[in-house]
Amino acid sequence: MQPIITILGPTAIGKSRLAIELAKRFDGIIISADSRQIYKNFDIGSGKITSYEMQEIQHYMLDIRELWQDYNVAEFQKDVRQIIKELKDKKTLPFLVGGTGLYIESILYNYNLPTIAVNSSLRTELSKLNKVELQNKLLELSPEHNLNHSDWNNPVRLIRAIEIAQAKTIPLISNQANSYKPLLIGLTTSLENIKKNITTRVDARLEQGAIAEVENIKKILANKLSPDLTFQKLAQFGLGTMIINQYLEGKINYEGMRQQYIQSEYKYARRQLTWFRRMNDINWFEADDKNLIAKTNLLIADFLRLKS
RNA sequence: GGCUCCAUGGCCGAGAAGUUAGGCACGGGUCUGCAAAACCCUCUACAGCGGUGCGAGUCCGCUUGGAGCCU
Repeated sequence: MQPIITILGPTAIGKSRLAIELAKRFDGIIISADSRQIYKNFDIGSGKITSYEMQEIQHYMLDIRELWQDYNVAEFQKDVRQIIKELKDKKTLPFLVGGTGLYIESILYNYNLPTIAVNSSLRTELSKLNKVELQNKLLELSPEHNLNHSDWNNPVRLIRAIEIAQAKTIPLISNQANSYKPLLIGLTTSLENIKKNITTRVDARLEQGAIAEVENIKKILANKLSPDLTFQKLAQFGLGTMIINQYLEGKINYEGMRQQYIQSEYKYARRQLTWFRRMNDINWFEADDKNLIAKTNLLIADFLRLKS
């Protein structure tokens, strides 16, 4: 079975740095599991590492889409499976590194995603309906839907459920069971440290030109999309982008923008932790541990020996 | 020294006698094709003391703290 090392954790905790060090030691390559870093021209804001920082380690799943294009889990799953498949004979060790829990699980837990693809015209139509209308429509099409209380109130999930129900065909499952043997390494630290790291990182981003980057993103999007879609797309790149945009439009001052940016990143980190908490096969490490590299190195060595 | 106004939970903010406003933040959670998204749950406060009411953030008095005006 193909071993695959996963490094996950909340934002700004040092996943990339650790991944590079370990990849160097194990003849590895890095597959990014980050839903934003797939976009070109969104570098500073998404925390993408520079080619200098990559230190010759091959990276995949970065810059694979233009800003105006869409992407989703199903595509991610397909793309990553393909990458790993092609590696197999090369004897290299893949490191799946990132903070997008859904994307990571889709690979490691072998998600069986329905074959029903996104129907954008249907989505546009459904997005005009309010929550109750969506709920009624779903009940009509699929009386015994399995949405939980939280999702039942979530327009995004309701629309997807309707999309599946609407397809009428029996949702075939694309079950190409992969045969990966995963090892999960999780990086964590106290909430205070996370907050501190995020503050440092946000300040660094602002210094490196995060604001100019958002201006550029707006320009690129506006060139390709309608004003409406441009705004929608901009929102998709995360709160940080929206907050900087508000600053650019003069709606908030610099310090207010900075504070909100930090706060939104922190909230994101909390949500990531909530997600990872339920994955119970993670080997957790303290991010500040001086022996982090040695310890994880040992864990991987044992894991690989065990595997063969 | 005199007069006037204000004082609500971490923050913003409604409420002028009779359920718990609400928003944001914090904390917890959901998650199988937008996931840095979207959604769910949770936090019961009225500056202090006394009084009048069956009943007081809501009326009266005093105290404390803040804002303004006057000599």
